[in-house]
Amino acid sequence: MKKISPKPPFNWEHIKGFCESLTDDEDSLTREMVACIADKWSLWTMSVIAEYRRPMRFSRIMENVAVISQKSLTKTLRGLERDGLITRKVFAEVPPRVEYAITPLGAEMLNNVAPLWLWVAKSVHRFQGARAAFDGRSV
Amino acid sequence: MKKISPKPPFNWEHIKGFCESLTDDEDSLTREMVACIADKWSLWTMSVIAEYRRPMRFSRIMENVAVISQKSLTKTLRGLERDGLITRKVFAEVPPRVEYAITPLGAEMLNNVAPLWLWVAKSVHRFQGARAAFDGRSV
DNA sequence: CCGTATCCAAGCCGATACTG
DNA sequence: CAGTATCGGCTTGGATACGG
Repeated sequence: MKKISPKPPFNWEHIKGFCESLTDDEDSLTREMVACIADKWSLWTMSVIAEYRRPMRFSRIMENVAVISQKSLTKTLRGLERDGLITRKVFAEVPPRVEYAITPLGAEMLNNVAPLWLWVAKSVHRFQGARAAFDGRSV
Repeated sequence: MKKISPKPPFNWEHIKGFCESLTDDEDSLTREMVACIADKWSLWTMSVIAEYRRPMRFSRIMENVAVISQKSLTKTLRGLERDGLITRKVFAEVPPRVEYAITPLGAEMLNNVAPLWLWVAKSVHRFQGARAAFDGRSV
């Protein structure tokens, strides 16, 4: 696969061309993985695990992902494990112990999301302004 | 073995620091805008309008965003307009005409999403592999 | 042509209770 | 400790009908 310039200009035509070379299945999975990024809990959970820098137990993750419910955390973790973004290791002990860790693929994903997130965060005032203008119009 | 980006401009710690300088409102809006990226229709609709390169009518957008329903398209367009990503211009004609166009902010957003999307698309086989391995384990 | 209004089915998510 | 099972409220999105 050809290398692309690491800086702009990334343009939409380029990516579109590449995506059209994917099969329907591949394209579908691509969308699904992008959707995962905006999932309510997935990215947050991943970053918590990644920052911990060592295997992290279920209960400790739960403490750090604010108000997530046990059910949602379980579901989120299973999804991340399935997609190879984290690992899950069960220890046959009493009481049970389960440890989660970020994978290289997961870390790579975080690194690829970071610039976008940063851009959005830095643009937040423009979005606020747009909303204020929009809401103001209908008064 | 694929090489991992040698942590150029961005790392997760950096973004985290920046985000913590945001107010709760700003942080909340940031998350909302990131979520918009993974919305089922938003990004697709934006790219269709952006590629058209000139004002685009409602019905033409609908033709190009595959099987979207009228209701969902209306809702998506309103959201994008509210956030300043597209413009909406109504012409007082019979029959009515409404034209949509991408804004500079919207174009910027597409350019910032492109690298991430491309990375996901190029990594799609690794995700497929992870899923195959995961599903295979439970057989 | 470009919507809005209404109904309905599916799915998410939290709360709670229970298990190995 | 780390889940699973179940229920119920809430949101989402398609289908349809209708309005300006």
